[in-house]
Amino acid sequence: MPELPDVEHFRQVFRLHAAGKAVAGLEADPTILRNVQAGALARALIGQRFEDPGRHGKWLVCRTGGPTLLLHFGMTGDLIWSEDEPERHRHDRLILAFVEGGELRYRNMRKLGGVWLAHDDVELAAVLGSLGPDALAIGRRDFLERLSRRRGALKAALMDQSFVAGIGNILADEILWQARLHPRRAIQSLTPGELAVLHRVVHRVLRQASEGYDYVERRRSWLSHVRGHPGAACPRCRSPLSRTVTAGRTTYFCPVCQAGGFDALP
DNA sequence: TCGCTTGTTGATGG
DNA sequence: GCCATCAACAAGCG
Repeated sequence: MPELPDVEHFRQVFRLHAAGKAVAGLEADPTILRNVQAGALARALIGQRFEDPGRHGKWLVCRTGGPTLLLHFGMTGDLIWSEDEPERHRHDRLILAFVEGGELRYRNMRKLGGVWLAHDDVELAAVLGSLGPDALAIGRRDFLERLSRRRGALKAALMDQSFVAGIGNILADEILWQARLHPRRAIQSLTPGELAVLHRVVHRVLRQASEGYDYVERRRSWLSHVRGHPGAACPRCRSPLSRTVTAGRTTYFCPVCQAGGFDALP
């Protein structure tokens, strides 16, 4: 699930149901807590009132007047409001109950990602400090300037959270497909025209994916909609998709639309 | 049993 | 120092 658009959805869930409310109780699976113990987390948050949540890349940043709760959703995380799903689930790892009623559930089957607590901006920076600018918020000039300082394969840079924060494996493939660029294309070989297209597509894909829930289902003309299905063809030209490994992750691309053969890395 | 999975980190090697 | 690859983390599915 969670790349930037999914965490943006979680932010809406949090803002709609938890913002402005005071924490009455807290239950935590200790194996999901990353820099705090369950007792300390409860002491820090009970009685606090959440502000409007923020998001940076794939992180949900939940400030109160005092400490800040940080959620990362790994590959299988979710955020559920109790009215939408009355029954608790076995993989609900953090439960926040509110004075006003209702509970918010952080669910995570595989325990990649987790829950952090920051007491102040110094601790916040210790958790989020290595992230690059948010991929939806970054401007064209900053994006191109940062990219120009990198070498190597384009897809690896897009997925590197210290370069820009928020793009994962699925959306990296989507962005490259929409921009018609080969995943292993050498960054330094990109023309000014291709760079302009790339930034525009990054922004457009993230914005459109964030416009509602489940873009994989919703955006039928996208690569993501067919990606990984057996025998899948390019939604544009109907060529069979290629499957490779780039930057350690399974990569789907169209060998015709994204030929970009010249200067592609081996 | 093996391989695979929308994420991140640390070790290792070129 | 930079970049690529791989293992590990963990749990479920086919």
